[in-house]
Amino acid sequence: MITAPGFSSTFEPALLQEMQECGELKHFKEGDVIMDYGKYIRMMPIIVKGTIKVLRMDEKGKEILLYYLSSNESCSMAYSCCVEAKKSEVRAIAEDDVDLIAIPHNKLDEWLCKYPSWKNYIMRSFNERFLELLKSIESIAFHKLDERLIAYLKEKQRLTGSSVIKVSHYVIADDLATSRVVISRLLKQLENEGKILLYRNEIKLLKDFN
Amino acid sequence: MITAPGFSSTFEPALLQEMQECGELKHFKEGDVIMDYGKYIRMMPIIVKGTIKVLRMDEKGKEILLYYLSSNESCSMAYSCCVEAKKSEVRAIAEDDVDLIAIPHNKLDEWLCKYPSWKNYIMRSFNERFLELLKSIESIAFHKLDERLIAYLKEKQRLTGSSVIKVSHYVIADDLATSRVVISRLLKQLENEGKILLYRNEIKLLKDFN
DNA sequence: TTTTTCATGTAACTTTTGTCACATTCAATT
DNA sequence: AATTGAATGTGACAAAAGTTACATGAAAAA
Repeated sequence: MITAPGFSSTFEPALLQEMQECGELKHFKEGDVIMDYGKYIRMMPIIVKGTIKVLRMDEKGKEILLYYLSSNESCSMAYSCCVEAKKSEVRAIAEDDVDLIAIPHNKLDEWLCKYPSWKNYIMRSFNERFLELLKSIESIAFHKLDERLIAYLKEKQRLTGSSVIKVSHYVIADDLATSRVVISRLLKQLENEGKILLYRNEIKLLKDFN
Repeated sequence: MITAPGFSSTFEPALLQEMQECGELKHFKEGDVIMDYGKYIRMMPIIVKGTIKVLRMDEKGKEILLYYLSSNESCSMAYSCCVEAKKSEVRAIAEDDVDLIAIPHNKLDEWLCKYPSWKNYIMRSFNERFLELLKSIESIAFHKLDERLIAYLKEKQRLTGSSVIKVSHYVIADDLATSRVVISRLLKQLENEGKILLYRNEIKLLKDFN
């Protein structure tokens, strides 16, 4: 039974019915790779529970965080890849435990004409993902690392709903496409300013942080 | 009469017919603003001739180049904005003289179901634009300014089909979101390496450049 | 407990990028 | 021809980010 929050207000009843019939409910554990570079994508995922991290790698193997996907969202790049039968240009990793509905690619087209709510959902997704990428570009192009780091921590806070961020400096460095030493340095600076507290694999955001 | 190269192989005859009837042929001169921040978009442009430059601005007014659109291409962000009745998040400027067909927003949806070639075109556009944005992110995140500058000049060369680039250092600096002095410095370096020649408002790419 | 592995701290240094100030040069206008 | 304004050149310096090397500490494994 599909029971994502907001699903019934997003999709019309007949479509929900079809999604139950054709969609495959899948489960991923923290760290599982859901999509990977060069792999064909035959299903479009709609997230029911949990958070997915979407990454892009350069030639030398450095990876940068593009955006997160959470409840009720889906990856537009997966959609156009499915329809076009293209290989994935991104990697998607389960940030925590993830439940998703995988929609087979042959249904994507069909529903587009059949269900207005589906078409709206897809268009909204495209738009949201474009905006995420624009945000990402803005962040890298216009903001210095200290600001990007703060934005990164706030995003984590928003996604988890907690002021205690469980992540190593090394992972942050990867996500922001910089080096661990630089992140440690900036974090220490934030700690000295009384905005955060640092522990092993853990960063606590204080009142002053926001 | 619509006569873009490749149009008849992209769209089915019946759709071409409808495009002629409903689409409005528009002309823009170099420098004209085709889309702008915060403006509603009611038509989706398909470029027949010329090149459009798509930009994104930050809060402080700094602008960065996202990508170029040329013959037979269209702006996916315009599409999803049209369908969703959203304001534009980007600025689009005619790089040279541009002819385009403006498709009214009410047709976009209709054709999606009616013409498979339209649906394919739209999906391909979405995918291409995503890839452009990914390329842009990669460029900013993983490459130093000298490499980005070289890529920028090569792209100009590709688009114009000429090794003589007509652009000021100031414009390049804007497009790459840096300062004019920095660009002048890097260009002078390339000139000293025998890869380019510098003139006023003009950069000549030499054999060694490629 | 001891060892090993991973995470973090930090100093010292380099490279890259950004900024300011001012000179020079080219081309259009008066 | 003289004036003006935009484009470019360049030195000097500051700030930001990247790199190397090594120390310390904390947790997991032997």
